[in-house]
Amino acid sequence: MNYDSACQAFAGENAVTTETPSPPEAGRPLRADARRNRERILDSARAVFAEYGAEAQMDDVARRAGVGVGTVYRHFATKEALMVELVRQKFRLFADRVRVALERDGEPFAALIDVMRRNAETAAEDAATQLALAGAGDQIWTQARAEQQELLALTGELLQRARREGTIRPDIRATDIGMLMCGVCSSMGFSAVGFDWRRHLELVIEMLRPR
Amino acid sequence: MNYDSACQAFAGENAVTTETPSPPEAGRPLRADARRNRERILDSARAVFAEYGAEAQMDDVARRAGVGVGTVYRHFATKEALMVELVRQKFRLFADRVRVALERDGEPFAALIDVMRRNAETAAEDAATQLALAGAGDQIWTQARAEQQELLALTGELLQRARREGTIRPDIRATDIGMLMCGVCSSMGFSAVGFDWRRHLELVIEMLRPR
Amino acid sequence: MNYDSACQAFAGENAVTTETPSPPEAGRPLRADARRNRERILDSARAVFAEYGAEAQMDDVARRAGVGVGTVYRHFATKEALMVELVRQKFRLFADRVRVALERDGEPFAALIDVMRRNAETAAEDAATQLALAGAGDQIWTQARAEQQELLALTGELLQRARREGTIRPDIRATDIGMLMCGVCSSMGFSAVGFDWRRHLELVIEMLRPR
Amino acid sequence: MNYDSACQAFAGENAVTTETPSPPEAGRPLRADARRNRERILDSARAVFAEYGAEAQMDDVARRAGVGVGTVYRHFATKEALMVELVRQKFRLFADRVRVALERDGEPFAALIDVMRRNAETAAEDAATQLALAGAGDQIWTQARAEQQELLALTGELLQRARREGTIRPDIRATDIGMLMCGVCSSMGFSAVGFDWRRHLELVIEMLRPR
DNA sequence: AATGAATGAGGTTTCATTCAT
DNA sequence: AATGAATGAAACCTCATTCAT
Repeated sequence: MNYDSACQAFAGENAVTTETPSPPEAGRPLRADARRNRERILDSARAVFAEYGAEAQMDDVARRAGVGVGTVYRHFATKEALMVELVRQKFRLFADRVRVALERDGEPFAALIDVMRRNAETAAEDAATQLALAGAGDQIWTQARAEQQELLALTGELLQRARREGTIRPDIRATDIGMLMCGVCSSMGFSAVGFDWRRHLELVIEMLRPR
Repeated sequence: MNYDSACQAFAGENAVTTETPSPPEAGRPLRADARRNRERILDSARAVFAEYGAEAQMDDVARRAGVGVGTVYRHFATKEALMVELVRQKFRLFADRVRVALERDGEPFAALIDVMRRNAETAAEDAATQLALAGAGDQIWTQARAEQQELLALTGELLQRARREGTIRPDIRATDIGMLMCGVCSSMGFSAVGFDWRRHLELVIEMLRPR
Repeated sequence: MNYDSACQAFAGENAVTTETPSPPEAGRPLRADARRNRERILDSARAVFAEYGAEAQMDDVARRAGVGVGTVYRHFATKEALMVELVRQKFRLFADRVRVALERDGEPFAALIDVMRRNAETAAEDAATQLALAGAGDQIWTQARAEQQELLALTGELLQRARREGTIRPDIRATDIGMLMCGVCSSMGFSAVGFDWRRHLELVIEMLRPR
Repeated sequence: MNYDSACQAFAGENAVTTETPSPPEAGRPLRADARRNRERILDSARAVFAEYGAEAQMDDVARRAGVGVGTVYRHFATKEALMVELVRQKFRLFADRVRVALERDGEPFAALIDVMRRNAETAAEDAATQLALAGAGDQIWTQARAEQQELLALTGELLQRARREGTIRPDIRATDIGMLMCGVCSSMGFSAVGFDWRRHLELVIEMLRPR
C-alpha cells in the first residue's frame, strides 16, 4: 500500500473493523484447499490491480488465480472487500516490522529509519497496486482503520523512545511519520517523470533529525 | 491539480501536447456563448469530480453545467480530455505564479517559498478533485506534459537564482520541488486522519534551507 | 392483470404512488419517438413475460421491442418498475370501464356484470403475463396501490346504486368483488386441468343476485 | 399447497408421476437418520419458501435444516423436485381427508363442506409457501398430477353421493370444487388488502347449495 | 450549436449444481 | 452419507459515447 493510504491510516478514531464476510470470519479455520485459494486470490488481485489499475475486473482476478469468479466471491463478498484486505495486509506487515524493532530494543531512531526504508521498499514493490487502490475511494482506507491504528500506536512507542534519547526532532509525532511516508509513496511510480522516491525518503529522514 | 500530478509533470521527456479535440483546436476563437459554456462545463466538472470522485458521470457534469451531454462532448471529445484540461489549467496557474515571481525579481528563495505556499493553498482548495484525477490513471497526467515542462523550467530558473545567492540547499533541483510538493498534496484530504498538510509543507521548506 | 392482483388492489390503505422514474415523471411530455419507444417496450414486456414468465430478461424485452437495453432502463429504472407499470395499466383500464358504466347511468347490477365479464375477458387475454407478475412478489402489487384504490372506489359507487335498487345481494362490498374476481382469474391458465374460468365467473355472478 | 395448484391438479389427463430421483426411488427404505434428514429438509423448505418466496436459495434450505447443501441434493435432485414434493405432500393430505370422510359415511354434503373448510385452514397455514410455489411455474404443479388425480377422484365420489341425496347443486363436478377452492386460496395472503378468505369460502359454499 | 434519447459492451454479483474431501 | 467449497453461466444494471431532432 502506498502511504497515501498510510496517511488516512494514522488518524482513525473509532476503529471499525469490517470483516471479510465469509472465511476469515470468527470461527473455524478454513479447509486447507480453501486457505490456499484465498492466498492465490490475494496474490492474483495484487497482480491484476498493479497491471490494470482499480478497474481490473473480478473475472481477471479469478482467471489469474485459476479459480472461478464464484470462488473469489466466496472469499470476498465484494470487489471492495478484496481491495480492503489487500490494504490491511500491507498495514499489518508494516506494523509487524515496527513491533520487531521495538522488541529488539536497539537504538530507536536508527531502528525507525531502518523500518521506514524497508517499508518504503515494500510499498515500492507494488506501488502500482497501491496507486490503484488509492484511486479507488477512501472507503477502502477507512475500512482498514483498526490496522492503521495499530501501526500508529506502535510507531508512537518507537518515537517516544527516540525522543527520550534525544536522537529525533522532539516535536515529531506518529502522524507526522505517516504523513511524510504518505508523501514518499506518492512519488513512487513517477520515476518516468524524474522522481526518485529514495531521494525523497532521504530528504524526509533528514527532516526528522534534531536541529 | 495536486502535486501527485505535478510529480509526473516534472519529468516529461518527449512532451506530447494533445489538444482538446474540437473547439480550442486550431484557431477559431469560439463564439461568446460557446466560450461561456466551456467555462461552465469546466467549473461543473471540478465540482462533480470533487463530490463524486473520478466516477462522476458525464451526465452529471452536463446537468450541473446546465447544458446537454452533447454540448459537453462538443467541447471535450472524451471524459479523459475533460480531466486533462482540468489538470492543464492548474499547471498553467502554477506556472504563471512562478513567472510573476521571476519578473518581480525579488529575493529568489523567499519568492519560491511564497509560490509554494500559494500553490499549495490553491491545490488544497479542490484537493478532492485532484485526488479523484490522481486515481484516474496516469494518461491524464502524461497528457499535460507540455504544461508540466513549462512549470519545471520556470521553477528551475528560480532555483538557479537562489542557488547563486546561496539561500537554498545547493543540491535541490526542480524535480525535487515537484516531488516534495507532490508529497505535500498527498496529505491533503486526510485531515480527518490527523494529517496537517500545512505542517508537512513547513517541514519541507525548512529542509530546503542551506545547512 | 389477473385478479390475484386485483385482490391486493382492493385493500390499499395509504396509497403510495411510486412513479416510473424518468419519463412519466411530472413534467415535460416526452418526445414523440420516446413515447413510441415507451409503448413498444410495454408491449414487448407483456409479450415476453407471457412467454417466459417473470424470469424473462430485460435483454429479451429490449430485443423484442427493437431497442437497446439502455433504452428500456431509461424508461423504467428497474425490471420491477416495468412490471409495476404493466399492472397499473391494467388497473387503469378496469377502472375506466367502471367509470364509463357509472356515466352511462343504466341499470347498475347489469352494468356491474357486464364490466366483470369484460374485465375478466381482458385479464384472460394475457393471463400468462399476469400469472407471471403474480409470482413476482407483492411489491409489484403494493406499488399499484393508487390505481387499486381508484378501482375500488368506483366499484363501490356502482355497488351502492345496485343496492339502492335492490338488484344485488345487499351484503356485497367492493372488496368482495375484487376478491371474487381475483379467484376467477386464478382459474385462468388452468384450462388444461379442466378449469373453466367463465363457468367460475358465472357461478360467482349468480351468487351476487339477491336471494 | 394453494388451490391455484389444486386447480391444475384437478384436470390431469395423462398423469405423469415423476419420482423424487434418489432416495424414495425404487424401494430401499432409507436409513433412519436419512429419513430424519429428509423430513428436516422438507420442513426447512416450507419455512424458507414462506419467508423468502420461491427465490429462497438451496443454501438457505440446507442451513435451516442444519445440513449441508450436498445432503439436500442427495434427497432432492433439483430445487424443483423439492418444491414438487412439497406440493405432493399437501395434495396427499387433502386426499386423505376426503378418504376419511368417505369411510365415515355421514351426510355427504356436510362432509364435503367440512373437508373444504379444514383444507382451506391448512392451506392458509402456509399460504406464503404456496403463493411462492404458485409463482414458480406450472411444471411444479403438473408434476404432482398423480396426487391431484387421486384427490379429484375421491372428491368426485363424495359429490356423487351428495348428488344422490339432493343436498348439492346437481351440476357441480369435482373440477368445480378444485377451481373454486383454487380461487379461495388466491385470496389468502391478501388480508392486508382487506380480503377475507373465510368469507370467500362461505360465499363459495353457498354457491354449491341447491337452488 | 445544442439537446437528450438511444446505444450496447461490459461490469459486478448471484445461485443452482457438482465434486473433492 | 455428509459436507461445503468451487463452479460459471446468467442476470441486472451502468455509463461513455453517438446521432437524430
